[in-house]
Amino acid sequence: MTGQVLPFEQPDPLGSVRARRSQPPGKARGILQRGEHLFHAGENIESPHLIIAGVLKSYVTDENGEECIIGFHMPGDVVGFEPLVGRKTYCSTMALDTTKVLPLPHLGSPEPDTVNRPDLMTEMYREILRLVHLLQMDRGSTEGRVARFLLDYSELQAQRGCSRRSFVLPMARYDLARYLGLATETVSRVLSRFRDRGWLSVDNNHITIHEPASLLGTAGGPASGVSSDLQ
Amino acid sequence: MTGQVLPFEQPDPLGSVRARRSQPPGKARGILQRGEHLFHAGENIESPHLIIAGVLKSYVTDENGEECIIGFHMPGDVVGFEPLVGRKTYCSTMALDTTKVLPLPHLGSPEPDTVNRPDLMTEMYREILRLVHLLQMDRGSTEGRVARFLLDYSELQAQRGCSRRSFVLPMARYDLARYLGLATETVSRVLSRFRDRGWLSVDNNHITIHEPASLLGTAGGPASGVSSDLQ
DNA sequence: CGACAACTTGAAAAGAATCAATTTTTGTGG
DNA sequence: CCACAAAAATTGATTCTTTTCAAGTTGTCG
Repeated sequence: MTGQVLPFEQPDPLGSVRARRSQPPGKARGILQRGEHLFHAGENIESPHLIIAGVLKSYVTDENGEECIIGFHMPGDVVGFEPLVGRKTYCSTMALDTTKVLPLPHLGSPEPDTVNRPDLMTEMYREILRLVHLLQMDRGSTEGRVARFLLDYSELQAQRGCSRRSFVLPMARYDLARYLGLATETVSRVLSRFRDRGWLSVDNNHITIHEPASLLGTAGGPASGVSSDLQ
Repeated sequence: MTGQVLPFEQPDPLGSVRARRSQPPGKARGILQRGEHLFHAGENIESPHLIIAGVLKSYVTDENGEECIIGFHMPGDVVGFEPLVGRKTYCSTMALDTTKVLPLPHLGSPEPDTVNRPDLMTEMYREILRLVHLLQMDRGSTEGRVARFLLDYSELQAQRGCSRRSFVLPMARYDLARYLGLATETVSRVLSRFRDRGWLSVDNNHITIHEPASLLGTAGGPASGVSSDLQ
């Protein structure tokens, strides 16, 4: 368990960044390149991971081989709760960009490193809220889903001190579609429609919002109690 | 067990719920009648509750006043994790039938009453699995969703020692529709279609499955890793 | 028995997926 | 740095599914 066998699942109980290892693969240092997996579904993972930088997506694969994306994860999020309950992961988690993660100690540590240890139960609860929010989004209209997603993302950016109006989406249209339960063509069309109405500009993955109020109306009002609890 | 603590209406530390004082005596004993709420969204609840008997639904209400049902809860399930993380409930929970619940102690009890205290972290994780399963179901075809629901319910019945082939659905078509993200008419139609193909019989809420294999095919194969983890 | 609610069924309309073709972007090697 | 190939994104036309609207029918409970 605590043996140092596997590269990237290394528990690293103290959370000490063993970054100084000059091993070529960044995986051992908690660095993932775009397209690399942090977890594969069904895997036995060593510990939950806190995301330090970058973005990841979590997904399960349906019977047609299509991804059902259940979440995008940003810095501050925790992924991989399974060690807390003695389970294998139910989903795969892949970096959408160069990403840095930190394995979290999770078994009764005598000296809690409070700074780097978010309350894991609270994190699990946030995961529930996230899923409920997604579920609710899934029930709305197509335009509503896209609008809601953009507004949520915009809000996240703002919370990170970035612009609420102008940002770059880290995921491809395919990912967005798989997250929102739509066809990629539909996502593309809705974005074009929003653009044609003057609500936003689209330059590949760079979005600039011009009329948040219109998006808000389409999304069905301000973020619900569920989503506002997200942060 | 730990009978000292109180039924969730008793406390009312903020005086918010004082209104319904001399209400049904059953509620104070953890008994809910059909249509009664265990929680209301936004409420500060005292403790998680273990369901002893009956069925409940949890839902959030969207901007159109429609329910988005996020779960049906059966005996053995735990609802109301918010006290563990110091939050208010994000959803409402209503009994679909006469239901008995047991408030669970959740703050560091020195002498854990192990028998009646399921591991709450595990319960929260199960909630996550449930939601992911629902999300995945939401992405499938209409017939697939209904078929999957029936098979899941059938399996639950079997686990409780009841017939896997013949059972009574405790929820109305409306609830089913709100759970599956469909119009009630569509649920009705799909059931009729299944009946016409000879896959099952429908007598109001009494379902008898004749061809589980056909339903399985429509549902897109056996329950995924996610759902099979549910129990 | 009667009134109301729940459920079923039908026809029409709306919406998104699919199929198909371009266009744009990205990545690679010369 | 450019050219080319491959991948991603956009757009259009069509088809298919589900919702919506509108009756009916059945069931429940006083």
